[in-house]
Amino acid sequence: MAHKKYNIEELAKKIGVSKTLVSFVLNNKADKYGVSKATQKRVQAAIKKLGFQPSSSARMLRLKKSNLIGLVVADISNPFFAQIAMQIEQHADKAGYRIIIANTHEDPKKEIDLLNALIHSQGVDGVILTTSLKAPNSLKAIMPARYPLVLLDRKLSGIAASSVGIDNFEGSHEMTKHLIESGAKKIGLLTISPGYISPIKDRVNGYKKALEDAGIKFEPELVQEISFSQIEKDVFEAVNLLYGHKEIDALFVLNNQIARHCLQTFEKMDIKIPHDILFSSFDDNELFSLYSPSISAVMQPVEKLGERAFEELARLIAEKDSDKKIVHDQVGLKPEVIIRKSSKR
Amino acid sequence: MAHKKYNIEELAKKIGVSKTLVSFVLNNKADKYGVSKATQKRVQAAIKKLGFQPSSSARMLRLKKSNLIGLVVADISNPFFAQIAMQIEQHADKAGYRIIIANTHEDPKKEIDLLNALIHSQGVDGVILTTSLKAPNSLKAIMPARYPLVLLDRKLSGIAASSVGIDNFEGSHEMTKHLIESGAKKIGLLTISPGYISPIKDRVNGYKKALEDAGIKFEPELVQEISFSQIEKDVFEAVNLLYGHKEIDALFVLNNQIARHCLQTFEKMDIKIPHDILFSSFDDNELFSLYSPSISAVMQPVEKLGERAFEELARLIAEKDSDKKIVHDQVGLKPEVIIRKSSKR
DNA sequence: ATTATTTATTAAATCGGTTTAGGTTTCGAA
DNA sequence: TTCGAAACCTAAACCGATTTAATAAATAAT
Repeated sequence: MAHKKYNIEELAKKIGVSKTLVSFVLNNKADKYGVSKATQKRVQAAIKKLGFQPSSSARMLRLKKSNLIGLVVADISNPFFAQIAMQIEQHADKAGYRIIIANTHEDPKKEIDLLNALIHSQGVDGVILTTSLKAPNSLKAIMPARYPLVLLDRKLSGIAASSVGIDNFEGSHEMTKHLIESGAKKIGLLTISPGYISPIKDRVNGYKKALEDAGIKFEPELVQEISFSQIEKDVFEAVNLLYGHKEIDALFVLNNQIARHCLQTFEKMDIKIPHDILFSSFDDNELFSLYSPSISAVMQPVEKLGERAFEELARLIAEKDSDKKIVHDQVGLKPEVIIRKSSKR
Repeated sequence: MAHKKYNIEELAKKIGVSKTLVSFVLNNKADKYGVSKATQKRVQAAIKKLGFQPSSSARMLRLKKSNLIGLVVADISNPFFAQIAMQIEQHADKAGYRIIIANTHEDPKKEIDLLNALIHSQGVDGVILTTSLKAPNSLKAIMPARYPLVLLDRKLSGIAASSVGIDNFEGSHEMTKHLIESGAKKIGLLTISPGYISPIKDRVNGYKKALEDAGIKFEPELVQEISFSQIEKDVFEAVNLLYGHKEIDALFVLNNQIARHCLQTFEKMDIKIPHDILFSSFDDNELFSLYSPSISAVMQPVEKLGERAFEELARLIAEKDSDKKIVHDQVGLKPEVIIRKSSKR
């Protein structure tokens, strides 16, 4: 049966000591304040026996420390974020932190409102954020000085924050290079709007650079921007245009979801497009490996991304209350370019 | 630039009223306590201008209400849970709640520890739980009376809680029936351990019932249990056994992950198994539709699951402090059985 | 024997809100 | 005028922890 819920005062009375003393024991300060070993034992025993759990709201209020971390992403149902979330939670749990999640749905206003509430009302000790902002102004307006912030996946310049992500330029550059080396001359590119977020910009630049390296002229019409809100329609139109009219011989799409819709479009159009062109995607999917022709992909190291993001945030939190100068790291992990050869080619 | 962070007292002083009055305005009790319209306006203006955010820890402490909900699942990176989490967050956000996520990794001890901390220390107002427990004892030991608890996906008898999930028996029964009607005589079944969780039991029972209905004798050797910890190895062995030795003509697997590993095993074995048997899975995947031969699946209505789970929890929270007798609903939504015919058959 | 010091413990202030009980003003009625 | 009732506002208690400052008892020093 469930215990009655004691607070520290009742607990202390039960043992016959002051709540101060219980608090000392609870926070491993018993020795520091010279509590006798015998009393410590007595208190420990009672805490254990009655299953006493100190109220975190009371501690938060007093200590101005919540042991809560905000994880603010566009959409937690996206497997990329879900996997990272799981890693972050795992590491945070070990360090005694809990995670509050929030979805922005790529809405900048919602993002700011959420951050404002998390930071100033909930009092989370730090935030890991995948921003959908274009400019840092509104963020800066709500960020306290020295506030621990880690930008995940997407960078934002002009704000005091660490960032953890992959080298998107590099990944895109390598993949494009691979396509070229495989014989592609006209490579279609499907990007996502908003196009201002840093990974997309970097990926587009990697693509351009690879073309340039190979002496292939960049053709703007081969780049099509897909809008999140009408992904299905946009992909259908873009695929038709690129394959039907522009006669591309390779297609590189800049994210998971677009890749999926492309495959579905191929299926729907019932044409053997995938057998005729090289198809590659940013973000891998376990099921990609089973396709024929196989799909090459730039894979992000999600475990490491989550781990590094938490580590970095934990460091910023620890340094916040010291008088050290805060150093913000920009972590760029290496993506893995997975080349899959179709057995049917 | 960031504002100085005011508390209610400083805010009140700035305006020239008492903090009581600010609190009244803040909580829409100004009229109730007869605060003049003029003063209300003045206070509202100051709150807005200075961007005042009341400390949630202070409110929590005083009100014993956190506006926090615990979402405790086995693994948030599992797309099934991630999608539900996103739905829950969306509805919770509208209602002014935040979500704390925690992963149990199917570990019953971890589950109890987490729940204990969330309920008694963090003070979450309610919990949505996917339990990995076999028996309710340890849960009952930590649950306060009338505590708002919603069991998601997996039921647990003997505990005062609502549950939200699908009718697993029905889904499994229908899918098995479909396989039989498509001509299958020997249907292999891959289940997951631990096999005591309710959806798995129900699905196995649905399978058995469909066989019985069709007058097919149930053969225990056709049912293989896959262990989470060695999923790859187990699936490989099971597929070899069932297809190689038992000569099954259809395979029904009871979850997403197992389905994926099956497909990978088929690929690895480089045999055309999928073309020769009927393959079906519990839980759908967008990419399944693109396979040939196509994969049939029992799809769970994740949006509705998330919505109903939150609704139900919100109801329990609201009724907790009333003197109503608490009624626990057992919600069983209808799964959708998606039959895909392979064009190659 | 008395004072100084150490050892062990606790009362009370504090964090920032909400709420209760009470205190002023103002105004109309007696 | 003077009393009573609205109308409007506020002091102070409270929630449950942590921490500072103080006290009491035991021991050591003079």
